[in-house]
Amino acid sequence: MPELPEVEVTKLGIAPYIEGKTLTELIVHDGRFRWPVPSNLKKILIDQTCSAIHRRGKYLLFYFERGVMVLHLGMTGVLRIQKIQEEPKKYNRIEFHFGDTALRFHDPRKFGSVLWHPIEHGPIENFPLLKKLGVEPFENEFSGVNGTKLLYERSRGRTVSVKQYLLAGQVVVGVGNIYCSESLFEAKINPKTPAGKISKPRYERLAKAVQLILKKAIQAGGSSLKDFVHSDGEPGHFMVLTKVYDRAGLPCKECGTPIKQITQGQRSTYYCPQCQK
DNA sequence: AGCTCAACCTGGCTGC
DNA sequence: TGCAGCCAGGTTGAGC
Repeated sequence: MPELPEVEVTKLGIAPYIEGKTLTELIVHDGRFRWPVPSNLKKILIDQTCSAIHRRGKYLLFYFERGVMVLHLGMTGVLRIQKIQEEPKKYNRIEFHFGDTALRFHDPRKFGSVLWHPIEHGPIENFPLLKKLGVEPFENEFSGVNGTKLLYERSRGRTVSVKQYLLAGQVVVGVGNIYCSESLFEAKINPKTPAGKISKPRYERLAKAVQLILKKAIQAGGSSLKDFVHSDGEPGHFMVLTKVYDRAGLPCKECGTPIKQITQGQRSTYYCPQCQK
């Protein structure tokens, strides 16, 4: 579920409830995530005030006085704002109380993570997991000609498919498996094409497509924001209407050709063999 | 350095 | 109805 748009929408949804608030209690129901939740996290965070929540790629960064809590939603993670009186549900792995407001991290598959970066370790950019990330799709480094240049130059000599190249997030972050297929369809590029063989004009189309697809998804998520953060049932689906993703065998919405599904780098890719050359 | 692949974990769906 | 097998939004780390 969480690609960049979902993480961004989550950030926008929870920030008003958390920013400027002081953590009063932290309960770890099950801290066996991708990496174990630091055993002393409660001790570290209690009585600290969260000044801001930022997003870097698919990571959420909670800024506290003495450091930054780094949270990743993994495949199935969802954050919800609830009253502390509400009963925590199954798979609520960890909850942060800010007065009578609870921020609950729900994550069935435990691929998420919650880590701590103490201020003594320097700027958050030094955090190992963030260090190798590509640029933000909406920041200056990727806008205008910059995005095209980056995608083109960094791909020279690369033999991996453009699908895997984009998905890896080493050039631009935030494009997950769904929006990767969607962006390549938007740019009319065949996902199997080796990244190093794609011309500059085509990378220009791709850079624009990535921004468009992600922006649209954020807008779609934004509309269901309220439901999302207040829900204590299943999270609202942001899934925007996809043109190709999860549409194997169905007619392409532009030309009617059946959409193909293939596997690349252990992940499914969907594309239109007619529209994407 | 870049490529491929196993691994982390749980639930839901498909097909026998 | 039951159960085995496969698939799922992400990412690291090992081995070549």
